Amino acid sequence: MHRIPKIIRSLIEKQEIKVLRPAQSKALDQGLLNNKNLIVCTPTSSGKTLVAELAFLNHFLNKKGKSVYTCPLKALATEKYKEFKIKYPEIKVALSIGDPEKKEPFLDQADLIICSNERLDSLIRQESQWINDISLLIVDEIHLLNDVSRGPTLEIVITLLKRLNEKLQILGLSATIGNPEDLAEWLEAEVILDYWRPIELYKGIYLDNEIDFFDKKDKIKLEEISEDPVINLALATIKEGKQALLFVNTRRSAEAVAEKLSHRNKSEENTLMVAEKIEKVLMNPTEQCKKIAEITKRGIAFHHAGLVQKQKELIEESFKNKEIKIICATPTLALGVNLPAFRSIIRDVKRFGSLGMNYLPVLEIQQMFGRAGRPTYDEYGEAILIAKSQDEKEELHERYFKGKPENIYSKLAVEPVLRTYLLSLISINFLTNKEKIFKFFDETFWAFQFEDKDKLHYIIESMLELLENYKFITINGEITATKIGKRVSQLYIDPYTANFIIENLNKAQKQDYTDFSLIHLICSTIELRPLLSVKSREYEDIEAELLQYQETLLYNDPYEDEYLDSIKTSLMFNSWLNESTEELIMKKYNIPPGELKYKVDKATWLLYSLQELSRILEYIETARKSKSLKIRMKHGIKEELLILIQLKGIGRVKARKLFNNNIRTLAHLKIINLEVLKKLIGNKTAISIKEQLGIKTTKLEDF
DNA sequence: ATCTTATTTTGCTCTGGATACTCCT
DNA sequence: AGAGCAAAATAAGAT
Repeated sequence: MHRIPKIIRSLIEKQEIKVLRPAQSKALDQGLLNNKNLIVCTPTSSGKTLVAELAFLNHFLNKKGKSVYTCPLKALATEKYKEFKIKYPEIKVALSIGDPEKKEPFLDQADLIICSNERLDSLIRQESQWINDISLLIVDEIHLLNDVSRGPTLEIVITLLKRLNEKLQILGLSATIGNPEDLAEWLEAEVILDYWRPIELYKGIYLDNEIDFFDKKDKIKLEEISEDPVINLALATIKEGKQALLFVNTRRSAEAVAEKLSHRNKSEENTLMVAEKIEKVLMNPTEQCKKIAEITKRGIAFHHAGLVQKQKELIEESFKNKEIKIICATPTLALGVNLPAFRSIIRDVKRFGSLGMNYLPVLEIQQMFGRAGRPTYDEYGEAILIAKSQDEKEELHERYFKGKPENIYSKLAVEPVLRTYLLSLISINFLTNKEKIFKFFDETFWAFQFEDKDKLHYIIESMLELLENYKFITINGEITATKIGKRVSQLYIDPYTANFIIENLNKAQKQDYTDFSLIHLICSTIELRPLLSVKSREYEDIEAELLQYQETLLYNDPYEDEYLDSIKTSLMFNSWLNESTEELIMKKYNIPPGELKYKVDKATWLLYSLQELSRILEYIETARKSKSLKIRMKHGIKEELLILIQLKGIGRVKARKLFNNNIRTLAHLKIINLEVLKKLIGNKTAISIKEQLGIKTTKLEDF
């Protein structure tokens, strides 16, 4: 403790930190407070956060400049934001994630900015002035560099900020990976490796009603209540009065196991409240909502991306309160917010990918292991794999207990990302000629790892050519972005998609098209994938429906593999736009609530892009249509409700109710009797609406 | 022997997650 | 590849 400067110590005093954890101590040794770049590779909850805190406190107190804390998940960013804001009221903390409601406009005045990686990238693209004031960059989960779809963003952001600011200190926080030295060398950083955990973790393998901990701990014999090992393990855990997270590899499995388990769990649970809340998250509870609620009542839950955010939060909270005993989850829970359990049970170690079933990387399994052990509650945690045979047991032991985590490799050379970032860097006038471009990319992790710069330069050349063909940039000695190129970059869509959209918008000026044509257009972009898949027995229905639209489609390629899928997805959106109930859509198109929200979100964004691109191309009518569609998509309404939807507190349901009661204009709303309005849409909303329209209301309760 | 119900077999389907925008008519 | 589901086939039980 004494090694921390007094001025910083005074700020962290409240946390009652007595001793420094190994990683923290090592970080100080390696110059954490002396502007040294560091890569901290340690298990979860080993004190990485405090290392970050010390770093930004140091920058804050010594007025070095702004600190940025970037991480891969909005939920994570929000969690950290709340945490730091409470812990350090003297610091101006700001949260910037791509959520319009949570927008923090005063980033230039903040001392510490917490954001998602992509948001940081976007902020750079918006050419925010304060970017140059950043003196500390903390990158949480920096091993994400390895990710095909999201790694390159991070790589560019790091490379760029490093270039923009000579004195920038970089602190990378990582799970244990195979090649931290690589990463460190690239960033001119020191590696801090440590395996200390605040709580002991025993790793075992379950086979034939017995958990083997390989001499680290006595074997545990379980009585056979069920022939299904997972059920057996879970029930045993509940019997001991403990909790477990149970990882499987598909949503369907998560739900199936949870349901099976709920029938076997005899214990009484006080989860009625949560169950009800979970069920009522949506205005019209769906089958899935009812199912999860029913299961929750019996102290079990499932957790995957098909649930809406609110439901996930409720489940997590209830698990923390020890009401829910077992959560059956897809790998969502391995990453993300802090949710430890006594046991972490991993049923599936393989996952379906492009090459069939593949073993999960050691890195991911370790993340799941890391969820076991609740620091203040348990004395130790247990991570358990399930084997079906002696052979498999040995295989698992070899692979996941003895095996080292994989190396991480740059995925930058994937073309779609390369063209996106090339355009982005040109747009902000950071790279203005080929030499500069080459020089910049020579400093990336990709160039560092592969050293084959010629290959990289070759790919870049061809990408530049492509962007020039698209008319997003002009090359004549100097390379600059065109007006439309610049907007494409800010809209955050792939230049390929942008070009595809533009080509079809051009077409639209010469032929008839409908709203459905525009919907189908966005369903044909890569951004909206994966599409809904057409099942064999739906085949005929979809084809029949297609007939009615085919003539007016802008983009029509019946021979493409996913053609019918794109039609089905368009039909789903169409049904949403025509105010089908969520329940009906979910049933008809076999899509869970969380997924629907996610898809609608993406479609809204693409429609906005459509609107913007039409505007720049001066296709006034198309721009107008896109805008109207965008708003309709956001709320799931027909055109006639566009006026009513402007009001806060009015969604698709209430707007429809008003409309059907012949209240269709704001003027009408203004003069209508308050009591009548209250009956229609509820007390609070009615008052709020009157106020929004500038009419004072007097609440009876006030007297 | 015939019908009803329970259990097993067979065939077919489907497969994780999640970030980026929205200020100007 | 393999879990999950539903339809089909078979077995068991009732009258």
